[in-house]
Amino acid sequence: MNLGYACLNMTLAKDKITSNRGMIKRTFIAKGLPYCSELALQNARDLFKIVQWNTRNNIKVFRMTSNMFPWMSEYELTDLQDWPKIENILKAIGKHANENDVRLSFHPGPFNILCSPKKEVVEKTIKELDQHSFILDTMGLEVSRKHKVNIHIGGAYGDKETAMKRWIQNFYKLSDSTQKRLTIENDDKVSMYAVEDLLYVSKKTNVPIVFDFHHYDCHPGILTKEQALKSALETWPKDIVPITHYSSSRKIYEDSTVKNVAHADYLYEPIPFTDKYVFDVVLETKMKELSRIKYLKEFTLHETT
DNA sequence: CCAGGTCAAGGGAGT
DNA sequence: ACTCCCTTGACCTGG
Repeated sequence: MNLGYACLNMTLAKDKITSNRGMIKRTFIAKGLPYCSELALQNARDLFKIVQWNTRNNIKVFRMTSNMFPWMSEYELTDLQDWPKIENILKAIGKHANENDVRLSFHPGPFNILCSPKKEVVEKTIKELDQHSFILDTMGLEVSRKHKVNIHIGGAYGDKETAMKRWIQNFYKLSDSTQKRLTIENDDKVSMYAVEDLLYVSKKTNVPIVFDFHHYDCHPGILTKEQALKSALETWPKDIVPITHYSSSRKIYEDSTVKNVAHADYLYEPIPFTDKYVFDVVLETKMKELSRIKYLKEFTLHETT
């Protein structure tokens, strides 16, 4: 099992090394593409530093932030004036990832709703998802779930089956690369999608399921944890190690006043089933790579390379 | 420099 | 009807 983390490196962020530079709408309107380009260039340079830091620390799985290109649903990346420079950096990051067997992925935000009954929402979602896979393609990363773009179904509207049918229809409108990279994740709300729901979509489209342990605890559905994990893992292609998400409940371990779904700063239980099944893990803890270090100290873990 | 308010989008839950 | 939460904390303003 390879243990990774998401988006932000707390250690490097102290030295202002981050790929999360963004802007609010007002600034986007005022400053437009030139400023997007400037931020994206800095973000790309810093992403390279983060990925290199990860390699030095033997971290092979990393979720990149969608903030890397601010407002990217509003323009083409190739229209940025610094695109040639940015493209070179992305290619260098991809080369580094390939040479070091690093898995880079994305998790676009909750506004990406492929099953929305609203045409504009679906169109915007398609554009944004395709932008994500375009970045991965530019990096030269294998077009497969080795480097995934992960989303939730996005809405239930009180009728999951109809919503899932819409999702499946719209799935085929995505770019070829996005179709080959997309994965779906189980939800943390009882009205939303548990693993057994996602299996329906997965069977129709071959889209694999990312099993989120914390979301399962919030919304288990009808399957036991092992059944849910196992059936999610089985949706992945045989030649790709499945990815899962893991975090501890903030409510149980750190602050009883918050909601169930809140993520804790650190991890408080060993990740289960790692001896029985093969999968990688993206940690979704607030303290990012620091929680990984703490976890490895507290829970003995045999990492595969 | 820092604290506090604010911030893109959709949908669901809580009040 | 309104507010908060979630991908992700970061941006922006005023002191």
